Amino acid sequence: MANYRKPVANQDGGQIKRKLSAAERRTAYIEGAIRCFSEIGFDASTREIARFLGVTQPLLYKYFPSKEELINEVYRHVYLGRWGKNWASQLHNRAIPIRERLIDFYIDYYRSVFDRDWLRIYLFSALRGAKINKWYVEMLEAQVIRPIALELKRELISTEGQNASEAEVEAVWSLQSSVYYYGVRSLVYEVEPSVDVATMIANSVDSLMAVFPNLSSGREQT
Amino acid sequence: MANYRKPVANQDGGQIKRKLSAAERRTAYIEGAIRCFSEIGFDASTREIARFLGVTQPLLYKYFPSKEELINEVYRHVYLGRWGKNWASQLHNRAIPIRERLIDFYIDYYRSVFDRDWLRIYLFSALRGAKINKWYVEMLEAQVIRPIALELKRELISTEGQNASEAEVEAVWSLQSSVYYYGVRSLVYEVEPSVDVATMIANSVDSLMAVFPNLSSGREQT
DNA sequence: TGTTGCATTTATCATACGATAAAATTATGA
DNA sequence: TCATAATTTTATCGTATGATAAATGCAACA
Repeated sequence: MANYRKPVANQDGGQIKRKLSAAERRTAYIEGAIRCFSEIGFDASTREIARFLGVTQPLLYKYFPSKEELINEVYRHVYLGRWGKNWASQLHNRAIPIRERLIDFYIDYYRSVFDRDWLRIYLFSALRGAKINKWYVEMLEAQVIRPIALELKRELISTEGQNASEAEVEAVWSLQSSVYYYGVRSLVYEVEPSVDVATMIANSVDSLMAVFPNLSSGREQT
Repeated sequence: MANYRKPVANQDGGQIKRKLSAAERRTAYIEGAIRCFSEIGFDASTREIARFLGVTQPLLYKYFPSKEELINEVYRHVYLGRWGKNWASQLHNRAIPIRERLIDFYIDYYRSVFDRDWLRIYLFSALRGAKINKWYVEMLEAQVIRPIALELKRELISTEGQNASEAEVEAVWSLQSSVYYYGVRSLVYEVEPSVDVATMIANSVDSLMAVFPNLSSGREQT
């Protein structure tokens, strides 16, 4: 960044360079805010955020009209910025056996999404009652949980074109829970689990696949 | 409470009555604080708590030396107040099959511990970095998770007197995760799962029992 | 070089917070 | 009934917060 070569064309290049730089600075402010909010919560003062960024507090108000808007930008970065674009196709790729597919996906998911900052922001926003949190859980069910349930049903029970029962969906939620809570214990509570994440995921997938065929028979919903 | 009969003995009875009443008031303050902290977080102001209790703010300082001490009392009430004293013996009662024992225990555990206030206080205190939270997770592992792993090992693999492997312990954590995250989704995120809690617990227990025998062979730890 | 427009800081405001002291109220016991 | 102690309220302090306006710094351009 130190020896970034200035564009030769002054008029357009200069203006674009300046504008981009301003946008990048704004992004840097958001990312600094993420780290502050992650540590302290959304009650982190604007002065603390500014001090962390090495600027003065009123400057933030030139980039964000209010603290609440800064928080909304943080939401967008955290929730939208880490979603894998090829997860959907990855989950449906029947060239790979379902067990391997699930293990690969959850290892990828865990590495992409879960870290201390993300989980803490996720928890803080949930406790603040942010609508985006409920939205995220619903998206997770629609984009990940239910597709997995369908793929399992097709591979293990070979009933094409049928919907997954609610008990089957809930069983996939159990897998999701295992991965999620493993992350929370390790990254938020800081009680290091004694089994590595890949082993935990493989065992949880096996556990799900072992119980899954028993869930299709019987009642749809109570 | 309106027609509570005063004790006849004035000297002792009167004093005891007054002391008890003061202690009860203090307890009522703690419980009101729990409801405030649960909604707002530990940044709920002492003025808000006092308003919720129908008293003035400085009065709280006659019962608690500081806000931090009030928070500590809240911790004690929340974390220690709901622990079932007979859970340990319940989990070891071999007169009942292990599957039924686990289902009964987790239904009992869910009903006793999980509600909106408890879970939110739990999450808020975890994010504040309260040591009591780490302590709770460690106690859970020692009092619940590891005993369950041992009972499962003895019943499913019939190897008496042997310790549970870390993979086995982690598998029980997966069961715990399913129950926990079910509660969080339902009570904190307010995304109602479509399967009732008893069914979810039964399926999760079956899932654990199905995978458990595969975990004993092989490596102890990686 | 001087001027124009943007970026940043200094100074400030109204409000809310945790906490304390003093006054006022209420209950207790002779 | 009255004095004494316990309980609750009013008044207040110093500090921290979100937000705004005015002043300063600074790079680009002629």
